[in-house]
Amino acid sequence: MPDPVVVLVEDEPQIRRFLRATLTGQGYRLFEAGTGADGLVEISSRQPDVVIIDLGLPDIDGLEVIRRMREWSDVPIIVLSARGMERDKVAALDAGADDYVGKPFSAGELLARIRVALRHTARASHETDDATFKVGELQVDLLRRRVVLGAAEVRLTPIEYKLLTTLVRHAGKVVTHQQLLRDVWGPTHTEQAHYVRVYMAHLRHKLEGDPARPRYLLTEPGVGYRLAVE
Amino acid sequence: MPDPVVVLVEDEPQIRRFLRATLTGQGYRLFEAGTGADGLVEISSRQPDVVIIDLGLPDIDGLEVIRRMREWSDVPIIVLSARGMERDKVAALDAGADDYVGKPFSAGELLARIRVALRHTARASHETDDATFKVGELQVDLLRRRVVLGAAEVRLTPIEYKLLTTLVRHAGKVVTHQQLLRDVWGPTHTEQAHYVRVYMAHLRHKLEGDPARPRYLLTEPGVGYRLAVE
DNA sequence: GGTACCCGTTAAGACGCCGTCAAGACTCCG
DNA sequence: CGGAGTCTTGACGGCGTCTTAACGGGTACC
Repeated sequence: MPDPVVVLVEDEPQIRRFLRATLTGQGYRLFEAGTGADGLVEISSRQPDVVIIDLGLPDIDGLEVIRRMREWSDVPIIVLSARGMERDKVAALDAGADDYVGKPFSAGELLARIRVALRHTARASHETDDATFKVGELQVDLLRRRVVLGAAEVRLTPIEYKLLTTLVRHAGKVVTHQQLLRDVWGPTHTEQAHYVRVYMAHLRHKLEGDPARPRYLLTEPGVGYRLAVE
Repeated sequence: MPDPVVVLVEDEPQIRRFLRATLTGQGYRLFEAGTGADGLVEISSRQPDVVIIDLGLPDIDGLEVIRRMREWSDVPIIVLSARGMERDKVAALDAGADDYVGKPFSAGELLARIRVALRHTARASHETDDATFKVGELQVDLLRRRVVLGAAEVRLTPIEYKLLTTLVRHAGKVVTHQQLLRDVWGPTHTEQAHYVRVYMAHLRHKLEGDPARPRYLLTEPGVGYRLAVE
């Protein structure tokens, strides 16, 4: 995952310096705007993962910026404000903000609330994308727990499936016998290396056209196995 | 849209009275628990739209309740706490909470933050939720609580219906025995895998033309069950 | 060329899971 | 208070899966 992008809309130079140091130090890519108008431009062009906005801007009122933003974007908005009155908070949250942090604020809390916002978008995008692995005729759908070879679905037993997904999660790289035994059978069975051989035979029988000349499930002699990536 | 359901986990009677008045006055359906253990039971059985939880509970630590909840639910969690230290906030938010309101709190702000949480779930469910599920001859209308097979309506008992809707909500994906037991019978019955088998037989008897060769309610040996999507 | 090791294959028995039936306990309603 | 419907719990047979063992082939090293 690339570094999350944050747009900060804030006019006070002190706070901008402080947040610039804090956020870039945490690995965020930061873009800044000093006015509401600039903020809207930045947000629409940068497509950030989170927006942090001060309510007291020199040009447009912060609430108005939020409302306009909500006409075309669902990006999480965290409001940063010196106005601590209840009606300010309610107004901001009802205008479309997702969170409200009063000034003075602590860096740790703000960072935690940013993580919450990122979690939300991660979850939202997680549901739509399908987490399927493909190579040649073979497809492994981790979300639906389905394995398809060509056009036909392949039925796998729990251990066969676990073994295959362990390889999928490290596709292209070698996975050692010990690692496979630990992930599939648990940490108490790390000596029975022949388990892996037996089930690798089962898997090849179900997935490989010619089990003697495997195309997907490759042996790395003396080390373990590897799932081909192309 | 029916009234949103809120579960409140709080041991102080004063605050419970106050929130009961506030929330029911706003049209929320409120269910309360005084301990963390009761809270987990309430949440899994009521399937609320929002959870409000106090960190200082008499039995389990509030953070632990949040962590356990996050193993099987994505419901928005708003923490209500007298502890106002930064590290408390960060710990709660990183444990899986979505918001943190310090005591003493204002009713207006809490209500606004509840609205934010509801907005999130509304947006998330907007994409997937069709309210009626169809596959082959089978139709499940979640809003009207009706199940139709071909032309005839099928009468289901509460547990049968709950079991079916749990599968419907994950249609196409495998639902594990544990997940079914937790959603239908509550988190205290996650060992009796037997229940699921008995009721799956009942459901098949009512929904499948040939219960021995199920078309909709498919078994995933060793894992759980899956509702066919096509 | 022998030997030891690693790998692949096959088969058989043990075991656990699944589906089914049925009896008793419970709840809700008349 | 009685009855119908529903839920819980137990027992059992069948079948698929897992475990385990034995054997044969390949390969590297002595």
